[in-house]
Amino acid sequence: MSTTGRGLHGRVLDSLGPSITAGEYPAGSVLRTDELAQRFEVSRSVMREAVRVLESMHLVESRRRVGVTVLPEREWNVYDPQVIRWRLAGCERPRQLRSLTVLRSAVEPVAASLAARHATDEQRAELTACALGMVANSSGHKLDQYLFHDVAFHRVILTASGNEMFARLGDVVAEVLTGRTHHDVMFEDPDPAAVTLHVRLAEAVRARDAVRAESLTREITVGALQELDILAP
Amino acid sequence: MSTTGRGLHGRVLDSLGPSITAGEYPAGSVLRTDELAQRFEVSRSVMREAVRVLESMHLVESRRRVGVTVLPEREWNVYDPQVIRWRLAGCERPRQLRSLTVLRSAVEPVAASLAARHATDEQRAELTACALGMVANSSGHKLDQYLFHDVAFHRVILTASGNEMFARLGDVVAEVLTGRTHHDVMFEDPDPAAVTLHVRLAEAVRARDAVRAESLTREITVGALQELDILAP
DNA sequence: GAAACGCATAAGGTACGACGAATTCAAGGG
DNA sequence: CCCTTGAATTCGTCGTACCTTATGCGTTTC
Repeated sequence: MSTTGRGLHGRVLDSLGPSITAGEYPAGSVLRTDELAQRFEVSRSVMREAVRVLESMHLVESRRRVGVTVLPEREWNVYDPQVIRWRLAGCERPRQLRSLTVLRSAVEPVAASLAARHATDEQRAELTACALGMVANSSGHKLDQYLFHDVAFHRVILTASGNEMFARLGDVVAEVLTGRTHHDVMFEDPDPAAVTLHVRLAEAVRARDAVRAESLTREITVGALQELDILAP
Repeated sequence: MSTTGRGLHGRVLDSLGPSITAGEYPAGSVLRTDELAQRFEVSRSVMREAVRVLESMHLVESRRRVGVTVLPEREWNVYDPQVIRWRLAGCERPRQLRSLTVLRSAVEPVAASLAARHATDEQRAELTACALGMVANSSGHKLDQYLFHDVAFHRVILTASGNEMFARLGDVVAEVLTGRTHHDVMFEDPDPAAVTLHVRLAEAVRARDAVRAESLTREITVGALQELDILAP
């Protein structure tokens, strides 16, 4: 599941990255490459490559005569899937989950609207197939199967929107949905109302009804927000 | 402006990154580290660091006995500001601008709604200040001044939403607005209707009217979509 | 005494060379 | 025809040496 094992520098990242995103090193903390190399028992070359990656994520900044400085949270590339995974794995998980769910609630309705207009016939068919899969696994402790189809459903919507930026959020949505099922409050069986909404959404996309697709998706995301107690007073 | 000059590996990236995002090397193309190092006249160490960064952006994949393989566009981290900048600088610019504008149209209304509820008093004040700045420079060939306030305006909205994911899109919006003004079709003076909308939006946020803020922002983003001939039939 | 200058030093930046490891591909044998 | 085996190739890792530069402090100067 994780990106681990892609070489020594990957191992270092899997250890150092989460430490930083977890706030273990406050913004402004200074690390030295040699010290880190020693700590992780790798050569300086490997450590430098790891630092370069962290730098490209704007988690740290490397400066001469100073060292590797941890950047403030506001600078981080919070859209980097790796960063998202690291934050979801740490104590920042609840906040990250909220941020991502709000993002979903903004993006998915528009994506659904676009999907209703631009989806291919195959995509429309796949969408209904996913909805059926959700229905079939909506009762009887088949959460994993349900989750699988749920993730696939939202992935199809985002991809079918025809917008590359939306499509790339498929992994994010997958993480959110997976996280919700496995770690957080998830009742024994999914909410029947949510299942129905997905079925109706698949129908709307099939019927090329953009406004209905958008509206239904909005209902779905509102449900997701409510689960996390993110309300609109 | 660019991230250039931060070492040799940065120079290499500034040259190689845009080449890849421009599609100069089709997906599946294989590059060899040594060859690249020779071409850019840098040591293998530097080249490896550059490749690591490209790898973290999912632009390429490095495998033993094979080389550095260019990944298909669908794998790229299109939310990486660096990647966005590279693509905006290349021939993919129009498509990138459309994708980003659609993203804006999805995110900003929700962000404005949240900003109306969660903004601090300082942020509300700054917002009206930006709107006034836009009005003051809305006529008489003062496009740069107008742009400055426009960017600041949208940045405040995104930041005031309280959502870190939204806040990080400030740079993206800045790029889009700047690009629109400098390179693309931009009439001598900004559309007066758009200016009015910004003023009313600032008022709505000031009045904590979330639904009106969302609605007004939707009008603004619809305008942005229309400018790029992205219609909703 | 304060400000400007300049040097020593500590950290990252770059280069090169050697070896190890893994994967692809082809040759050989069953 | 398939499986095994080995050789070639490319990245992966390491270590060392040297360069570059920014910081911090001591010195000089007004």
